Amino acid sequence: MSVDKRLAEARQLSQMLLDAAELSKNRFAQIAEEIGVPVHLARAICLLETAAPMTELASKLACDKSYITPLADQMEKLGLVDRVADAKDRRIKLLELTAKGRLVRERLGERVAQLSPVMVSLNASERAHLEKMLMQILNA
Amino acid sequence: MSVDKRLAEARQLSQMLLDAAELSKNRFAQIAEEIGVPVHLARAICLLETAAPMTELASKLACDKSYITPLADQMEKLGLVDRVADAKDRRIKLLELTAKGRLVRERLGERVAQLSPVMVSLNASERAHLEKMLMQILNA
DNA sequence: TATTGTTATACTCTATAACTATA
DNA sequence: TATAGTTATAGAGTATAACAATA
Repeated sequence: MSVDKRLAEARQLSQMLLDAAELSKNRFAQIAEEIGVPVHLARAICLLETAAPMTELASKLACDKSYITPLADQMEKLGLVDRVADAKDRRIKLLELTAKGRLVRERLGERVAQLSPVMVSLNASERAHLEKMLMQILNA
Repeated sequence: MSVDKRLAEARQLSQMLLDAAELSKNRFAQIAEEIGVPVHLARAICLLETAAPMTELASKLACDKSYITPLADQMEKLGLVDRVADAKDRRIKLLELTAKGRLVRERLGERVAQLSPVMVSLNASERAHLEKMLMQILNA
């Protein structure tokens, strides 16, 4: 295949990948708004299935720990999480969802399962295919 | 399928989509750096196959026109584009790649064709599959 | 000495609004 | 009156560096 054709295909496919990812993000933002939670808090809440140190959350969100402090402040203010002292290491504060936080997390989960573009647009076997190919891309 | 399972699958697949898109972006950034062009300029240069009004570039980059002015300034300073007066409408400035700009664009193209994750990881039929599924997602 | 979380600050990216020159 | 591009300014999102408490 010519360089030009390969380039055109690489461009198009990469752009579609970017667009699909953005669609997915936008859908999540819509869901968060529908539920009434700022989207950056919603992402964090999804990751707090079990209580976790703030540093661990920073690592999962791929951000600096200094970003977690105000984020935790906001979640606390909204009554979504508590800062809980760790039993063994007194430096550590665990972020633990409150009852309200768990409820929000559950609702987010339900709506994501219903509305996520990959779930809406693809059947089970197509999803399996997609997963396989994304895996190949990510492991290259 | 249970809500929990659907949620887990939606999460995983969406995350993989996001990760693959990010990998693609990072690869492009690497290529731009290798060639010695700031990545935001590289994106613009790729879109300037033919000379285009600044507003048109803004539309393609999905940004405000006020963002294009400093971007064009930088490209001009590096000798990659010229601001050319439009023959018919004197309000319009066309951004046109210089010889140097065209060379940079060509090099970017070659490297993208070689290194883009979708090209590296998938063969032609897999890419066709991926394209079909991304299309379904984007048209939902 | 290294690590957790906090604070103050600064930086990057991008948009908004007001402006000018044309149309 | 509307549009192309420019300018000044402001905001969102995030990081860096220094710090206190604890390990």
